[in-house]
Amino acid sequence: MTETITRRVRTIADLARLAGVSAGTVSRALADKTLVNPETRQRIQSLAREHGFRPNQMASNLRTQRTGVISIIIPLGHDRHQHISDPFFMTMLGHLADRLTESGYQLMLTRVVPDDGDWLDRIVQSGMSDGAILIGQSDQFDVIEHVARDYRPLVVWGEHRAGQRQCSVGSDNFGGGRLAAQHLIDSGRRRIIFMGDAGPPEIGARFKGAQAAIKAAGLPSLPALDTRLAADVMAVDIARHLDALDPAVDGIIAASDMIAINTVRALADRGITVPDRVAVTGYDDLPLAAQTVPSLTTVRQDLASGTQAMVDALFARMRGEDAVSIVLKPTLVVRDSA
Amino acid sequence: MTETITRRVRTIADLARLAGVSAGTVSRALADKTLVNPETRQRIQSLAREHGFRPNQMASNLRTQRTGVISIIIPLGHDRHQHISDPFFMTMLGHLADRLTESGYQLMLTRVVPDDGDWLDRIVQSGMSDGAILIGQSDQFDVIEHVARDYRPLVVWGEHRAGQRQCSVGSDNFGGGRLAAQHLIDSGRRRIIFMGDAGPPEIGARFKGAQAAIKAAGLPSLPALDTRLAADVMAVDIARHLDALDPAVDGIIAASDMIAINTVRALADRGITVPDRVAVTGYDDLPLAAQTVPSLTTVRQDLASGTQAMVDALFARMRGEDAVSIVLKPTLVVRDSA
DNA sequence: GCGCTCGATTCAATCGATTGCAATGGGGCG
DNA sequence: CGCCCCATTGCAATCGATTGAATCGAGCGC
Repeated sequence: MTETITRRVRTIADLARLAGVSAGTVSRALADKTLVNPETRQRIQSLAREHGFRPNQMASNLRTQRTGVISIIIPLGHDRHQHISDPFFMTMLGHLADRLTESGYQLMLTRVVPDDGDWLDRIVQSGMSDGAILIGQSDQFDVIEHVARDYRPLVVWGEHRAGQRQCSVGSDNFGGGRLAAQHLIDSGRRRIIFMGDAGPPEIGARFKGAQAAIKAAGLPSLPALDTRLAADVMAVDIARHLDALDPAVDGIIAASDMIAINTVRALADRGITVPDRVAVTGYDDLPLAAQTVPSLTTVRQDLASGTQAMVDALFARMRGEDAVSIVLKPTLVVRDSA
Repeated sequence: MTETITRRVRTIADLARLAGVSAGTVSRALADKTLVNPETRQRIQSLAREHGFRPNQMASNLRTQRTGVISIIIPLGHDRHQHISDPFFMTMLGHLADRLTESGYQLMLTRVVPDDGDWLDRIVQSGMSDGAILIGQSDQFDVIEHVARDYRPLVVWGEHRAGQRQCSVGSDNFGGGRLAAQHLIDSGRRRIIFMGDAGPPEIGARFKGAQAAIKAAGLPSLPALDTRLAADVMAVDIARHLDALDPAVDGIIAASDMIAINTVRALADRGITVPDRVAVTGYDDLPLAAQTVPSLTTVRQDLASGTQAMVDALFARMRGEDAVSIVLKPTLVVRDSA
């Protein structure tokens, strides 16, 4: 009885033995280097295919000091209950995944609850990826700044601060907040509130922008009502706020589309019609925003071009070039809710 | 001028030199092995902290044959325009990310357009991950089955077929489809259609389940109207179907919540009220389903326990134990849309 | 016929951490 | 005082692919 089932071809050395050449030749053949004779190359390649051989990535990575992997990091600083399934993250992640896989990169997803000043170092220096993209600064601006100093292919989605060292891509949140407020003012709303936690830099800037417009219009000052971000508790927070709401309120600026959707839903539960009694604006313009009833009037951040910009910047930095931060211009998308 | 900035401590050997011990000792000290003297251990650990040293993951992986990474694979077979940002994927991914990171694993996200019978092999055998989870079978059941034969820590979300070798977790789609149909029938609907592409196994089973209930009730047979899955084109497909719709239709079974949401929206655009004129049911019970207006009556797949089951099964298989496939029982969640 | 060139292949070092086994040395015990 | 044991530490092989340098051999020109 012949041993027809050769012990699995696991390493390049196995394949080399089988082909009667050295490991080096096999390596070069599989990499399709012109250095090896075309016939040998073909022979080795088909032999590899035949045995379903794949060179061990880890060994290759170690030797070449390159992984073909980009880390996507979601820092959950200000709200550790925030779920990774937050639609904003997910939309962003979807875009990034599309762009990066097109360029032959894989993505490693990392969700961190920053507890020490060390979390970013740990990821970035582990050597498991060729670069990193942070989705949101959370409350970790300084930590990010510190890591960005030692330079590394690192791009951040978030708010831009003058003089920062980190390469950030984001939209003009102050301007966006003002857009939303101005729209409500222009459509005759007089008692306006802000729904969302103004703590994190991005949301804070939106709040300040809205505040500026309100002040300029001479309206009563803008209260901000905190909500947590996890889907389940957010609804609870919003309900609580609405129950205690001044009945004169006729306009709500939500810090995000998800908050807006939850708010519209909660208003409907209380028999308050949108936009007739109360107008609601969102922020982000997630795909979802157009699909709700009533559809959402919202401030659009162009995530498609935003993610493209992030990826471009990252690749530039990986090549050793420099890339400047980008601030995208938000636009108002008027639909039914305001 | 003294060279205060020591050339960066990059390798274990660098640190060993600094500490005046051998590389082996450093390795053991960092791994907190009791084999090394407690004092030495402490000294080396603080030295490492001080210099921000992290052992190279890749080298460690190569040596230990273990990566601490799980691949999450999204096969885009039947609809290559489907975006990774599909809310269902994203919800599932969010749950998986939470569970896996809790257990100390990272996740590698891979989105494949299966073009040959080789795509899964390539991922699984690259050695970049310790295990893999497929989200959906797409039209690749046979390929998956073939890979699962050579055994490997592999778990699939999807439809269960009798006698399959792959370890799958999913819900009873046939039963779920029947639930939805029965609910419409019970509430007096008589002309019912199915909105969605019945091609992929999971959706196909939902369709067949609905069909069975309709037939048992003696109603006219159930037409299925195809829609593509990418958010933008889906809306177009649905609009087209609705424009050509038999006005007698009073019930729509959507193949997913996203299709349902789009359908409700499109109906609203046409002045058709839900659920008064037409009742619409969804499928999945995404977090979103409760937040739309009208809120969605839908068939709930318990993704929380589903993902938990997948992770448990995967870990069992990684330990070399066996794990059986699981079929979850779907439940009907009645809200406003039907 | 001899040396030389050039294409093809092999050799061996390397990436950086891990780990079985050997070596060292100090203390305890007879 | 000598020997043995055990706690530490060092040594060197190993994981598997890559790549610069060395080698081999055939063909070619003079």
